[in-house]
Formats: sequence, structure tokens, C-alpha cells
Amino acid sequence: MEKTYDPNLHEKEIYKLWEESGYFNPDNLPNQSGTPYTIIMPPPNATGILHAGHALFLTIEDIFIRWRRMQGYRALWIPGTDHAAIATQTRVEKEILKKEDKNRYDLGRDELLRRIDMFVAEHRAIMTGQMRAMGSSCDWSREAFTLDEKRNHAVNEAFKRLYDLGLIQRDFRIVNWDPKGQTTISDDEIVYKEQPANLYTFKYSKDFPIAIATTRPETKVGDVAVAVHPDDARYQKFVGKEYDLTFCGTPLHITIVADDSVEKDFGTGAVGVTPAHSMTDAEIAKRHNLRWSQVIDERARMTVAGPLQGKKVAEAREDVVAWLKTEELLEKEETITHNIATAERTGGVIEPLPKLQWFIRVNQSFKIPHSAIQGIATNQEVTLKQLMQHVVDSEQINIVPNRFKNNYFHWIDNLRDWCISRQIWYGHRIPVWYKGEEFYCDINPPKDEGWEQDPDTLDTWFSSGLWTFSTLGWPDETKDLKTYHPTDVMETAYEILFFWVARMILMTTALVGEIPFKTVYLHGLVRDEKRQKLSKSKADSADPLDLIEKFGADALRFALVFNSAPGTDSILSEDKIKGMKHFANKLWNIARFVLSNGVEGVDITTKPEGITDADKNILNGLEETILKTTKYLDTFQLHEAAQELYQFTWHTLADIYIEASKSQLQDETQKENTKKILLYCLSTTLKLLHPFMPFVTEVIYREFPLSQNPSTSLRAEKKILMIEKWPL
RNA sequence: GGACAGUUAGCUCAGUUGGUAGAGCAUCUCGUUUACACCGAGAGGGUCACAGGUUCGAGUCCUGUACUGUCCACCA
Repeated sequence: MEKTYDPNLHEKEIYKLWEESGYFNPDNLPNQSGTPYTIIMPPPNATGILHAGHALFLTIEDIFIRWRRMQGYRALWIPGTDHAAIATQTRVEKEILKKEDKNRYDLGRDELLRRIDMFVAEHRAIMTGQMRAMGSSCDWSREAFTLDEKRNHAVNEAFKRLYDLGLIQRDFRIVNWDPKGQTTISDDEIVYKEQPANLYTFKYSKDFPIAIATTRPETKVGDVAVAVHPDDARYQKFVGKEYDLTFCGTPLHITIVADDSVEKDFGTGAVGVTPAHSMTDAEIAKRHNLRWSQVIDERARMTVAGPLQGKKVAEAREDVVAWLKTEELLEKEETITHNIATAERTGGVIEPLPKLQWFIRVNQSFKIPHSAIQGIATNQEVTLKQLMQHVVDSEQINIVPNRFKNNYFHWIDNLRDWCISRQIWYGHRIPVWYKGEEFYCDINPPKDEGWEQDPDTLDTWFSSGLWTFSTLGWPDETKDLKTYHPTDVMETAYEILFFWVARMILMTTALVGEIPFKTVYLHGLVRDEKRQKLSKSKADSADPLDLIEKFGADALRFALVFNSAPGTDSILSEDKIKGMKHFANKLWNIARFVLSNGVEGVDITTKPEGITDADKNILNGLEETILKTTKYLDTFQLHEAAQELYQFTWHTLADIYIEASKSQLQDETQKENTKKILLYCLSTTLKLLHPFMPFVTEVIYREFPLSQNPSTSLRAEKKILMIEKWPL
């Protein structure tokens, strides 16, 4: 053994040893009667490469998996990647535009998809390489991709079943339209940005009795009503009256309505209702049976006949304001700050538009075809919202840390129907065909002629929502599905609780009639030394591979979990990783000391007894560390487990007992027993540390004399630490 | 506007049923010994944001205040 531990000399070889052992696949584990234990990896987006944040989730999940595997569970960890529809297409389109000055329509659907596939293949290869370098003991034979053939099959089947249950419906509604990306997006893909804006107060015409206020005067050519609060004494006398007038060259028919949603104290207390270009206005319109008048198109240009026609909304706004000034209708112009809705991926300003789209109806009640969920019977009438609430409320699913429950329930309370159709090309095509007014929804195209498939694709979260069971073979009744579902832990970032976790719960309860997972473990964000959020879009984000090269995968892993609690953001500094590299080296040298003391033939199959006080103390200390580490892992406190192991290994085993052993080894009456205790402590410590620092512990274990670890398997010459029995 | 966190040693953070304040890094002193200088022995450093309250006892529970951060909603 060299004097200092050099990770680069060993890691690749050790990973190969594990991979070739076949034990990443639970079907090959020696204990086939063990309880199944499952984690499905949150699939990273195929848009980039992994950063330190991904390194954190890989580490945490690998710790759980390795620990359970050592405990004799049939531990399954399925790796995968996400096609991330909008994110990926946007990314590739940007690149093509920059390099070739071409847009998606110049290339055409087939060519764009071919380019995206190439891009994705390249990034998937990089990412799986990174996962291996981290030491991830996932089952590569079951690797999945959200857009591969099996997952596409699951998506089509899921769509059809939900459609047949009446939970998916095509409807003409106001949706979030991204004029830049030329697609609809869901409420969750909106990012609000605070910006100053002008709030204009004016009347439609000289004769109109009520002034209204708006930041978007150009939309007023689409107004059909003015809404006031029912209790507003100023306006009560006008309610029910109708006015015909001409606004900026456009004839308008305005009805005065009373609606509770209007705030008396904001602006003039009266709202110009534009049903076609505002969600809230559409709701008012619905309540009062008002018609819609669309005046803006998909390119954010005015469609209304007259002077504004064809103009961009920003220009039209200036024109309308100028007209108001000329006509002396403008009463007030003030600057306010307000939140502007933009698309998460393209940055485009959202234009609410009425469109015919596909929706998942979260408040629609249906008879659940099958339920193994406690408190929900097969064929019971439920809604998706109720299912999502029930499984968390009844604690069939636990969230760690618990405080995130509040967020979850709050999100569900505010949840509206989910728009799932997208006008982008990359993704799962909607399995619906049209012929005139006829619909055909099935997993395969209709046999007869004349049908045309819906050109749209599905929101990427639709396929991600199926992830925990589509990776296990659903809709087929596979052995995997029976064995490994529901899964045990969903380990992911708290950021993604709504986007993803909630949707997995929705899909799984409705389609499988089970919970997707028993525990949701949420980790925090990893920030760099400047407290900046790491993200794949930033070029300067530390590549885990660089850190591994510099400090070793074990040091990186230990630094990521050391002293950072679940659900809490943490800062990863090179100093911290360096400290953990020192720890790996310390362990290495403990091993060098123990193994250089002639331990060949020492029997550690039975637990040693202490002779001296030092002996007794270290054995007690070890016992306590075993108990504590196991308890901490059981309760998802990895940071405490890591801390405990660090303290024991360095400051108890090395600093105290090894020092004491030096004199004991000189004493003939104590010599043999001391060796036994040293070797026993080392061997046990390696097992306890293995889930956290798999490489160095495995390397050291291979240095044990053959007499200590003869292989029980045909697959290896020596026992593999990875499948040794956990000390408790 | 609503919700949730955080505020503990110079820095980064732990501290789960309330019981005499902890770790890593950094600092200072000493030290070369069957492993390790990526080391050892030792030391300094905190009225646990603030103000009340409950309690024999509060970093930990309750109320309020201040600052920082995050999420959700979104006002036309």
C-alpha cells in the first residue's frame, strides 16, 4: 500500500469490479429472499452535463442503496435521463440559430428531431460517465430514457386510459402562450419578473361613465364589459347597462357587470374585461355569459381590423396611448411595479390566448378502476386532487423534512387543470387522430384512411409523472412491477416538489392505484462559495469530474453529505472537499497500520473481547457507532451518520486506540487480542463507511489477507465489500 | 398579499421527544513516536438575533419584533 491514498489509481478499476460482479442488478444478489428496496433515479435533463447538485443526489441515493444492499435487501436503483422536451428543443434551436441562422421551420420536423437526438445521445453518454465516476451503484441493465420506446408505450397507454376515464379532455380555454417558443406552457413553467410599468387610467370614450385602469391599453380593443364590485356605491347605478362606442378605431359593445372578484380600492375600482386575453377576465366572462373577442395572435400581433392591425403589442400600446391623449381621454398615468409573466425556458413574455388544447382535469370525479391505496376503494368516486391530497394526508407518503407538506397541500389547493399539449416537436406525440369532427384516441393509429394525428406533443412532465412505474415495465404486468413497486424513496430537490413529485402521485394513484413511493426525501440546493445557485446553464459550474480528479469521488461524496441537513441549501467549497480527502487518507493509513502488523490468520469471525480498558472502550465505542449510524440512516439523517463515522474513525479509533495499541502490541499477553480488535474495528469501520466512501473502503478491503475474506462467490477471487453484511 | 425557513465559535454549518454548548476549516503553542505532516498533543474563541412568557431547568416549547432567504398567489 502506498503511503498516501491516491484515488485516481483505483477508482476506475474498482467501479469495473463492481459492475462486472453484477451486483448492481438485484437479480444477481446472493440473498434472493431479501425484501425489495427501490429507488428510481430522478432523471437529469439531457440538456447539459451533471453539476455538483446532481453529485449530491447521486451520493445520497447511492448511500441509501448501498446501505440497504448490505443489509440484505434486494436493492434496485434504476438510472435514467429525461428528454426534457421544451428545455432541450429550445436549447438545440438556439444553437442552430446561432451557428446556421436557421429556425425550426427552415429545418423541418424530421431534421430538427434528428439534430436533437444527436445532441441528446451525446449528453446522455457524458452524464452516465459522470454517474459512474461518482460511484453510483445503479442497475445499468435497466437504464431508461423518458422518450425511449418502452416509455412511449407507457405514455400512450396512460393517455388513453385517462382519456377513457374522462380525465383528459380537449377544450377551448385561455392558456399561457409563449410567443417566443410558439407553444403553450403550464402554470408551473411561468417565471414572474418584477418590472416597472405604466398604469393608465382613462375612459373608453367621452360619453362612457366609468374610468378604468390598465397596464395594457392595447388589449382594450378586445373588451366586452366593465366589471365593478357589487357593493361599490359609485357604480351600482350603471350595472346592467350596455354601451356602444368606438375605441381607437374599433367598435366596442360594453356591458357593465357586478363581480365579487373586483377590488374596490385598486385603480378606479372598475375593470375593463378582456376575456380572450386574461385568465381572470375569462372567468368573469364565464360567470356573466359574455362573449370573447380575440384581438392578438400567436405572434403577439394585433388582429383587430383598423389602425392597429398587424402591429406588435408594444407598438399598439403606444398607439393607443397616443390616441387616448389626442382624444383627451387619459386621466392619469402612473408608474407601478408589477410582475410580468415570462416563459421559464425562452424568456418570452406570456400572452394569454384562447386556444383549443388538451387538459388534465384535476377536479373531475371518476371511478378509480383499481385501488390498493388505504382509504380508497376500487371503483370509488374520487378526483385527482383528492387522491393527491389523501395519500400525503394519510401519511401513506411521508415527506422529509416534514415541513414541505404545507407547501404541497397549498399547491394542490391552488391547482388548476393542467394543460398538457405543447406545440413543440420534441416529445411524445399526442396519441389522438382526427377526421373532420371525429376523434380517435388509442395507442396505435387507426387502420382506415383519412385520419390525421394531432401535431402536438405532451408536456415533458406527463412522461416524468409515469417515471416510477414506466421504468418498471408498466403497463405490462411485469415481475419488476410486482416486485419493486411501490418504490421506497423518491430522493429529489425540494424545488421540484410541485413540478414532478405531485405529478407522479397524480399519475400513479390514478393509473396504478398505488402510491408511487413511501418516502419523499428532499435535498437542498448546492451553492458555490459565492452562494450562487449551480445550474446547468452556467458554464462555470464545477464539473464533478474535475473535483473527482482533484480530490477523489469519496472525498466529494463525503463533503456533500457532511454537516448538511435534508431540505437545507448547502455550500460546497474546495476546502471542505480537501478536508474529506484527508479523511480518506486517514482511513487508508489506519488500514496500513493495522494490516502491517501481521494479521494474516487472525480470526475476526467472532467478536473480540477486551482485556485492557482501552480495548473495552474501543469495542463499546464501536458498538455505539454501529447503533447510531444505523439509526441515523434509518431516519434519513445522513449528515449525522457521516459526522458520527468521521469522529469515531479519526478521533476514537485512530487517535486513541491505535496509539494505545502500540504498547499493547509489545506485550506478549495482549498482542494477539489487540491485533484481533484492530482488525475487527477496521473491518467493521470499512463496512459502516462503505455507503459513504465506497471506493477507498473497497480498495482497502481488497488489501486484507486472502485468509480473512475468501470469496463466497464464483464471480470474484475475494469477497466484495459492497455486498458484505451490515454490522447490525 | 400568503406560507415556510434561517439568524449558534473568525468562516461554513450540525444540534428530533427541554437537562451543564458541538464539528469541519481557520488561529495559537508544543511535538518528528510501528500508520498518516493530507500527522499528533494541547489551547483560545459563543450572554445560541432581540424582547417577553411557560418550566426546577429553554439553542430546543409559546408570543411578539428585527434582519436575511426561498416558495406560492398575482391587481385589472
